[in-house]
Amino acid sequence: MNSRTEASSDKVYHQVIEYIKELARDQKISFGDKIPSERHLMETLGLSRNSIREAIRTLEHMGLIESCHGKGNFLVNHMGESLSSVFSMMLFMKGSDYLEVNHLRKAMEIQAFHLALERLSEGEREKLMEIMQPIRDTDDYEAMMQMDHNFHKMLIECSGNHLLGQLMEALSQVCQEEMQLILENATKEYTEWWLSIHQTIYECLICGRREEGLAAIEEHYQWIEEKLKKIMQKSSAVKSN
Amino acid sequence: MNSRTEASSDKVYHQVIEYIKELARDQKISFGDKIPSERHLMETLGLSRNSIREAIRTLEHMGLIESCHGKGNFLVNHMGESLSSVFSMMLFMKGSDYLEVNHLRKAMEIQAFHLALERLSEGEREKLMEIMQPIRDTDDYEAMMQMDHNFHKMLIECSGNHLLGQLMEALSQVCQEEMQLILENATKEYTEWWLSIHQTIYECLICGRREEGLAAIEEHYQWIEEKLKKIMQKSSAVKSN
DNA sequence: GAGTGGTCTAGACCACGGC
DNA sequence: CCGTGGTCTAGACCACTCC
Repeated sequence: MNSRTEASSDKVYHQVIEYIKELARDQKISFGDKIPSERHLMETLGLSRNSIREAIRTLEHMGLIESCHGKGNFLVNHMGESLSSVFSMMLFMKGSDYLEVNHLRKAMEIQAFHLALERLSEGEREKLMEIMQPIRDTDDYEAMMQMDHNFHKMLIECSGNHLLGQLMEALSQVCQEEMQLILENATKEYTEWWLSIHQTIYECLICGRREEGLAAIEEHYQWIEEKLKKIMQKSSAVKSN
Repeated sequence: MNSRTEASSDKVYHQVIEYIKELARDQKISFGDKIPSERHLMETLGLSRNSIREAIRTLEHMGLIESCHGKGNFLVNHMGESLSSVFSMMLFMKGSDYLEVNHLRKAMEIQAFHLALERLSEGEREKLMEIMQPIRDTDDYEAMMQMDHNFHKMLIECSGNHLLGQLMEALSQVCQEEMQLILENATKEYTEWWLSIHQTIYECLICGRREEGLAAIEEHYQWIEEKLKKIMQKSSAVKSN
């Protein structure tokens, strides 16, 4: 009854993880489905509820499971959110900063632009156009942030690379507050410039003007970098007071 | 005694997480230090050992804590490994593939190259040189992989961007097996070409030849991409048999 | 041997969701 | 009302580390 004696590899809850992964691999359950209840897994695997729950906590943080109180545990695909929790922890522990995030985002967006140029479909063209329309009529910063987010997300989607998509989504979440700081203090002048940059990127993508598009992306992130530096100066000045 | 009544935000183990983060933020403990034992945390926070352990499991998978049997739980900085577990899960669940990983790695390495060009220090120059020396005398693929890994890691380090470093490390771990498949089947001819590419990247970095270096990186990843495609064809052929 | 993590026991009560 | 997750109780034994 006690499976400690036949422990496969260190911690017992790995058994649970393997079991769930097995179920998933063999298509016995797929995304959105409920996995067996905790009390059920106890019996099936001959483990205590504690161990089951520790395993589920682990899987939850890998983005594979979502616990719903009163309903059950469900197989999901939230790995993006899982990434963002790690990133925000890195930032919290000063293992990185927003400038570094910005560099990474630029790198990914450039790559996405290259990929998108090579495989942009008609449907994506139209979707991009839809997204660009409201951008032009935007003036309050909240709407601006939303539009900006949609635009960049769509650009990444056009690359067809899901990994880039998930990563970028995670990074966006992590630096949402910083972006807000930047945009809410932007003057009207900046706002217009900001919009025009997006317009340029959009047109270049549609028309296949590679170099010009890359330059616009570069300029976009360069601008953010400068703003970030100002914010960081301010906050360090506050600290030293 | 029972703190369920004053639950701050959903799950109780968030209290533990906040508590540990607080300790870390206030410099009461720093990386490498032992955190209070589980039985101790029980009393301090008025929670059961189950909840404490679930919290620790979560923090462990965020890369902030490492559990050592018989010694204690320690504050560490393993967020890179935490990332890699999420990526490998993504690959396992077919949320991505090695081609996508390769694209991401290329994007990051290009960015790292740009950054490195602008801030390469004398110490880093020397370290790069040290790494390059054994590369030239390498012929068995295991050593080759090791050298390759060191070289790319060093390149990223030269960018000064820790985020890139951690991410790249995580991705390297994830696709180690694939790289092995690629390299162990490489012919002598390829091996020499492979080495020369690294040599080129190295020289361009040292001498500030930006365009040429980027082209070499591009070629490097292009080569990997082709090899990956071949491998994927093979494995899908095996499946259909 | 003392301290600590890993795991189990055999229950219990609460809160939530669905029928 | 029942099933389920969230949490607690009040212990227990094992394996490991360090002294």
